[in-house]
Amino acid sequence: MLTCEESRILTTSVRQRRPAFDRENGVEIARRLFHASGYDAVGIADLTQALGIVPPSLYAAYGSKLGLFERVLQSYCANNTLPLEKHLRPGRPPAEALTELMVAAARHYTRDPEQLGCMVTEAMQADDQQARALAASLAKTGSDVIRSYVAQYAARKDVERIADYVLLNLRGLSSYARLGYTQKKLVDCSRTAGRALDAEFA
Amino acid sequence: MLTCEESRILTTSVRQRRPAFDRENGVEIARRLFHASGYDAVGIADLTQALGIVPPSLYAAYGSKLGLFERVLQSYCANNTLPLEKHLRPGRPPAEALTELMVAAARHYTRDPEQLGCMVTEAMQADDQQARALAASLAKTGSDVIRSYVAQYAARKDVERIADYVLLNLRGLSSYARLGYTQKKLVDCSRTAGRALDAEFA
DNA sequence: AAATATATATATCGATCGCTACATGCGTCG
DNA sequence: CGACGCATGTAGCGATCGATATATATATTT
Repeated sequence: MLTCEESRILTTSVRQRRPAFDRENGVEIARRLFHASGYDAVGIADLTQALGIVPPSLYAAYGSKLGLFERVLQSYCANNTLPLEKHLRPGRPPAEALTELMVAAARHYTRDPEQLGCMVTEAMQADDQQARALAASLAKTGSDVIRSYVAQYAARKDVERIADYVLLNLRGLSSYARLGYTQKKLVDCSRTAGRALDAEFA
Repeated sequence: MLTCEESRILTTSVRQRRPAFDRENGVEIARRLFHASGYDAVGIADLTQALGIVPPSLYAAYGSKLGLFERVLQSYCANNTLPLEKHLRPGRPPAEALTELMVAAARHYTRDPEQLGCMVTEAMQADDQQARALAASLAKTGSDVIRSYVAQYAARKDVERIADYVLLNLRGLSSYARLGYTQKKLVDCSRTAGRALDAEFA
């Protein structure tokens, strides 16, 4: 049984005056735009047109272009990043696991011709300084997972170098995916990159 | 002995009314700006301010922002690219030569904190479509040199894959240089990348 | 010296950037 | 009902984008 006060708070906080527009779906649509063209190249006009709203609605919902982009990045990380833990699960040869990770990245980055590469990785090279910072912060999470995985198998002095090598190749895969390289070429590159890991962990 | 007409053509084509401003030096200054910030992020105002001129002078001298950028890229390729032929000279183990090339790239890309990475490679990711096309055209020259070098040592079916792998790592080196990675880290990455080539050419 | 040609400087152009003040429509509440 | 609150639509903000029309200054040619 709710008190009168509790009931009032509940209804007012849950209630939606008007459906407005679907903000979650808006983030999804914006994600496609940002992924396809990058942060700088997508303007407010592009976003509002795609969302079927006018600028004030966008700013009321997300605060700013950067605010929307932050939500987009979070949504992307929650749903679209590589399942790092899946590929890097313990108990298998690390060179094999890391190679499989790079191959999976090659496939993932070329899955959809309009969503090429890794949005986080690419956003780290945006012209806008704040967008770069957002992306870098999110990218660090992934880098740390890879680094600490490598640390379980490699000598302390080699950890940083090997992790950097894998990350650099992932960066290259994302770039080349955006340049239009075929999935086959990128998978081949990933396998070739893996041969260095075979040598490292031999 | 020149005819009157020949003499006239000669003098009119050679003559310089006023020194105007030093266009070659202007290209040099613009090169630094474009290399530091990328094509999209450098505006006409930045350029004219750095050159100490006003917009009409810039347009009279170079035609357009893109025209100036084209001159900049050509100057860059003529003076600042890696000496591919030097590192890829014949008669040495190809894995060694290609590794040395990547190490040299790592050094070159981090030589000057304000000129990080490879300007051509980075320009291929510009938002402006025409700037991308210019850069891609120039980049192809370099790619072809590496590909045909690899073709001298690898089996036909492996050439494309190995060349792509090297190019992808060069792309990663340029990106990571721009992200602020230290020279040491990038050199380490290059050496690590070379281990895959050791295996390939073994 | 007069005429011509060139390069400069002044002062914008129209378009687009991210963003917002303001009025209106709509729904909820006293 | 009438007052209030919120999200919308209209219209436009100041700033910057790449690029220019126009006029002036300078230097060469006749």
